[in-house]
Amino acid sequence: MLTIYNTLTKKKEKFEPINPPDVKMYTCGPTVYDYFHIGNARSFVMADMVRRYLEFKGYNVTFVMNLTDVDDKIIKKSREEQLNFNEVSKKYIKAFFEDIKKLKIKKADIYPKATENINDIIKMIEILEEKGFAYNVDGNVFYDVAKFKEYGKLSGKNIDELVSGSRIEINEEKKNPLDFALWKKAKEGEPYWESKWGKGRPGWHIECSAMSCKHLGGYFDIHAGGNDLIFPHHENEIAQSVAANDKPFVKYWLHFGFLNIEDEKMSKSLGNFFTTREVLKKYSAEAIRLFFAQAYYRGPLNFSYELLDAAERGASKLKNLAEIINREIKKNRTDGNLPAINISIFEEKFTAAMDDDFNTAQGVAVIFDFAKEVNRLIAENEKIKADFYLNVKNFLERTAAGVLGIIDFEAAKTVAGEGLSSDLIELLIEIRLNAKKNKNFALADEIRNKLKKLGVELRDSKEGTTYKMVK
RNA sequence: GGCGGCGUAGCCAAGCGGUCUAAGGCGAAGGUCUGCAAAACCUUUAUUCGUCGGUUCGAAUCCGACCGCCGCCUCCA
Repeated sequence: MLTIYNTLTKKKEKFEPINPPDVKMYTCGPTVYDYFHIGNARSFVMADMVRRYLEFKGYNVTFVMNLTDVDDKIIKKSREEQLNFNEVSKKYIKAFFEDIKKLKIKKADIYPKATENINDIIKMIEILEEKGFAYNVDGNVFYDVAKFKEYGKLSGKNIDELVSGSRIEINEEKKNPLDFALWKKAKEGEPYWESKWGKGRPGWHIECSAMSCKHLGGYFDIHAGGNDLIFPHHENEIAQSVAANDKPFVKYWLHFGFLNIEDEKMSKSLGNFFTTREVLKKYSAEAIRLFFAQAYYRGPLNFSYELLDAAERGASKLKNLAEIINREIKKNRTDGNLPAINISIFEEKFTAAMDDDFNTAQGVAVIFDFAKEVNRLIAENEKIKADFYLNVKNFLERTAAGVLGIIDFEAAKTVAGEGLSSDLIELLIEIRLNAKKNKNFALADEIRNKLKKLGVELRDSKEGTTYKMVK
């Protein structure tokens, strides 16, 4: 039984989809004004694991992630780069897709963009206005927070206290400092769309309400995002959606903890960030995902290259195993032993861990226990039938690869890269083997060392010599 | 000021009332295998969970106080 910690109720709750086996899930995506940093990546990766696990459980998941492609930061950037705002967003949308692909994040079913849903957004604001939840001040439309009784419920905030202790800028036009913009009047040189309130663009919060409603209906199962979105973004989404649709908005709210640097939140504004791009140049997707998966998604996690080094070493352990499995399956051996391994127990443990509010750290532990057991059996048995490896691979494919994405059997295929041919490598291995037989270890070592420099690592075993490509 | 979170081995990090003399990863030490490497395996590495009290037959887990750290309350994953 899957349980999920729900930010709304501050409790772990039994997961019961509104319309099983369908699960509708929405995650706040990037504002495409720059490359996203590795802290953003944590949210995207963890949302990906949640989604994959729901699919593993047999749910039919519809996963939607929005792209905020018009907003103040994009406009600012476009001025700096002297580009049209949509050239900026286009550039970073492209980069976003490149990066999440490298992170091996499964693509969402739909990536709605704010600029492509302006009509729906306007329609929703009109409804809010008709119902008295919104007011227009000279082309700026605000949400009237005081009209929504449950405002503050998600974030546990009290409206009166918010106002008194707040750092909110006083805006003369707003009735209440907490009121937020639904529609922003266009200033000179800003992008705009026509509306009954004049030329303008949507506020940030309304796009998520309008687009989630459009693609998932007004009430859906899971809404996820970073901790910092709880207030005001998600609070505002609730206010908008519930007021407009007259029904509850989201059943389970999921929030991801921050990635910190030296105990401080990684953020663009603090400048203490690493782009996912640069991290991906040094580390594999599996290592990055393992690093994230080893911690509870909700809590804070410190980032450093030292920690990623450790994760990379851990991931290579799984990668080595994947290589052996691939190789042995290729051999298709029908003689030898079929060592007993109780895969269903590991699967039960894995499922129990993940069922407990996506305890990926525990899930990872199960995978490493499993890998150790498999390695032990490989070491203990002279020859093992291919069936053993097929069973082992099947389990890892569904869990470590399919849910967590911390192992990749495709990438683990030892294929020679640029300027290297596998036939030539095999030839050198053969020559080296002869040298070894003749006790010419100097030559044998020379071949091994020189190949290493070319990125080919040789490994001797009782089964013969194998090679793997290393960075 | 209001609200929320965190403090577990050298490092990261699960566990959240008994199975905990506390997972897993990294690191370290020793060993097996090996011509040497690499990989892999085996053994060791927290009688203790920020501090001090309390509740309980029983606490890392619940309660209180205190210390330290962080986040949200303005854009932010």
